[in-house]
Amino acid sequence: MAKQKDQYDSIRDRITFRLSRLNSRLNAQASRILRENFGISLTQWRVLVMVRALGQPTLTEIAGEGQLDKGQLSRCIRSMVAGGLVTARELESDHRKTRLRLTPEGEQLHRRAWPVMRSRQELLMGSMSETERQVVFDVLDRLDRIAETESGS
Amino acid sequence: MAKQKDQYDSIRDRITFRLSRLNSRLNAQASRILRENFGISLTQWRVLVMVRALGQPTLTEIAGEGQLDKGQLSRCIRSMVAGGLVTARELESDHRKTRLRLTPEGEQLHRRAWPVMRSRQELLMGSMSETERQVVFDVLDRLDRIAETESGS
DNA sequence: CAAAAAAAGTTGACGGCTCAACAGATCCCT
DNA sequence: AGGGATCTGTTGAGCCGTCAACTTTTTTTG
Repeated sequence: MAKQKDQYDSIRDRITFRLSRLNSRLNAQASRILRENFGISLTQWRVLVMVRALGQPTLTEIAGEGQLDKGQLSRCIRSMVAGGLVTARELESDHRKTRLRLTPEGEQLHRRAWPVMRSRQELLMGSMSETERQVVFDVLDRLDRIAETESGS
Repeated sequence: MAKQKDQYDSIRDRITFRLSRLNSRLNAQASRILRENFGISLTQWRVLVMVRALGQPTLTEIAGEGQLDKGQLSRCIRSMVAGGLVTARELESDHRKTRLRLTPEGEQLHRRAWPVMRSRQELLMGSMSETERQVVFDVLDRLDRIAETESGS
């Protein structure tokens, strides 16, 4: 008879577990940096960057670019308008849509926070060689495709 | 002067964004499989596996092995006791501690779900070669170490 | 031995994420 | 033109993960 232990390769060695742990640590780190230095959440930062880069986008455009939930986004944007980081202006041509723009305060916050977040990205990316980077992104793509599969098992 | 667009490498190319998206997809997939086929949550499944593998562990032992929050774990275990999957018995030698054991129902659920979850793991791991696997785990380790850094920027 | 420190587990609070239902505006098609 | 389908953004509910405060019990230490 097989011993029970044979069936258990430690949960710590599982790729899903590793990804989950790494992800939560990276999130916690980024959130801490943004909260302590700039007083915003990670989601707010992501939205700030996208609003600036996309040039007066609508909520749906941001949701598409960042793959964020529309509900979450709606609430996040409301808090950013309240905080004076962005303005929302309803379109003349389509009264369903609202274009978002950074306020001068939003621009300034971006200018201050960008170098910090940028250097963190570079610190992370700098930990791998070019070939490693390709392998990792390649594998992440493949896992993504499996994760999208309906059956999954 | 530099153009603004130069500062934006799409958020979709960021390693943190990729990890976050992949992680949520994998979680969603595993959760769906477990919920639809076996009626338990992902956390419950992880705890089930660990209780079985560790052999009558305490809550803190599980928290250490799985890096789970004690609060979350406490509630999860309560639901599993209520669902008849595990039993909790207070230790004679130390009245703070509680040893957990699978019930026969818990054992049976494990027997049914294990092959399904196992084959999903193998599907995921099978998408990479041995050398790719080593590179990926290596890089994840390095990123983990950076994420643990206090400064992080 | 007694006070302080530490450990185990519980609970409450909070924010993030996801799903689903919804109202209003616009588009499409006959 | 008008009725149905589609699209935009909002809201509410529920789950999960994180953090901090707290109780009880045990250990440490002066």
